[in-house]
Amino acid sequence: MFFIYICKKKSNIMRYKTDQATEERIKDAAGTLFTLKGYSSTTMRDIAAQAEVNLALVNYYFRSKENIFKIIMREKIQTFFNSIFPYLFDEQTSLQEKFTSVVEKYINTISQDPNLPLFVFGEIQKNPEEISSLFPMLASHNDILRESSFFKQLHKINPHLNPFHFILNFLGITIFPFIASPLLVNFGMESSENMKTIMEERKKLIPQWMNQMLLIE
Amino acid sequence: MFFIYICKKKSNIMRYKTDQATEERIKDAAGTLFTLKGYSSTTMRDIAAQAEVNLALVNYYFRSKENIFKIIMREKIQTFFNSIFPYLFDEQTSLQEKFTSVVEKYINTISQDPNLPLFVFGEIQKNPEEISSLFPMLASHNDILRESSFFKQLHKINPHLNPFHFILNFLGITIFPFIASPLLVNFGMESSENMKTIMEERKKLIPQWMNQMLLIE
DNA sequence: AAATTGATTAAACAGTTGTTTAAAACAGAT
DNA sequence: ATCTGTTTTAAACAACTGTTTAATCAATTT
Repeated sequence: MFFIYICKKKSNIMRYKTDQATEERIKDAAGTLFTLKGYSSTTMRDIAAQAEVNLALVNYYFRSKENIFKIIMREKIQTFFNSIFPYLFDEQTSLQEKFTSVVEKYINTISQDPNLPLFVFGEIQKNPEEISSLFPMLASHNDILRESSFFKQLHKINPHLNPFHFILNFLGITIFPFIASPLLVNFGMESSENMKTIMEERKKLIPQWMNQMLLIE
Repeated sequence: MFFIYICKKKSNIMRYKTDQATEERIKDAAGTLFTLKGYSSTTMRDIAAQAEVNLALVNYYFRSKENIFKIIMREKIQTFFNSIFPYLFDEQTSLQEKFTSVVEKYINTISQDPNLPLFVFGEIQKNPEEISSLFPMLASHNDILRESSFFKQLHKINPHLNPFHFILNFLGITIFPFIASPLLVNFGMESSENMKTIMEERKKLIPQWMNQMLLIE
């Protein structure tokens, strides 16, 4: 009986044309606006307008603003970390290979959503405890990063220096350009077209720079 | 007559006890809240409460929310750029000296207001054209950075590579740690106390890393 | 054809927002 | 003491916020 009810419900979901988009359109709209303007600057009416649906539908599909934000936040953070985590923990690859593959992957991922870093770090700052709840495995006492292959390899190559330094360097020279790009355009760098070629060049350069930096001390 | 009026007014401003603080307290409160939570998440009532003044006084002294934000934004951006610009344009100093003094200055400045970078870059992203109006000398066609001593020195040492790369690297490894610090705490780095010692170490390390990076190609 | 069910709509809701108002409190000058 | 100009206050405002409601629409099932 219960199973039948489930089936019926499922088939009901399918049977209406329902554009099939509606829910997805709302999520896309919300994602775009949240990453662009942040949580508070984005209103439910903004989202509805951007998705070209009635205001009430946003609540109909996602219950509340906080809820739709959490869903999107979770996805964004997931893509942000998933695009590099597997590489960092791979015990089979050398430090070299990690640099090149992570840089390649990261620049590709963020290029498709350039506002992602600023959004992620901004929201983490505004709500530091939330990320712990979204990623319980990252809880501070677990210090998962410290046990990664990446971390150990860094430590082995340069035992005198805290590996966090190199992680900061690596993320800094990789991610920061995206964060600073609107500023650099004002500083004489032309168009986002140019930014793209710069980031392509950096794919090859960053691993080399990282190697050079590892030589210190 | 007019002059007398001015004097009278001026003396009137002085003669009341007026706490002398009130206006400053409001500005401080607004600055704290804006950098912490951003423009939209900060309400006029928040500011009044934080400054411990009546709500209407915020409008009395600063006319509007947008206005008080502009004033604070202008000051923040000014401290953000003023703390390094003079060094970059100094024709007397070597590249070495520039690295060390800018890193020292920058880390000191930002340490006193760790949320500054995220705030500045976040607001620039949300309102890219405003920074041009706040800093007309930075208009893209002027490309002031390109004519800096820093830029020329970078170009001289490594003519094959766009100096923007090194500027991105330099700012990245210097500023990014502040942006990422709330995240790193979640990743096993302990307390802001630890973050401080890390940044102290970086004062000496960053110039060395920069030198190493300049060797590529 | 009638009933069912999910999708969509316009309208309203209570609470919050930035801002204004008009009166009061205050400190010094007359 | 009265007057003058500044600062502070409580209350109100209109607009906007997230959310809910009840009605309507449209497609499928009975």
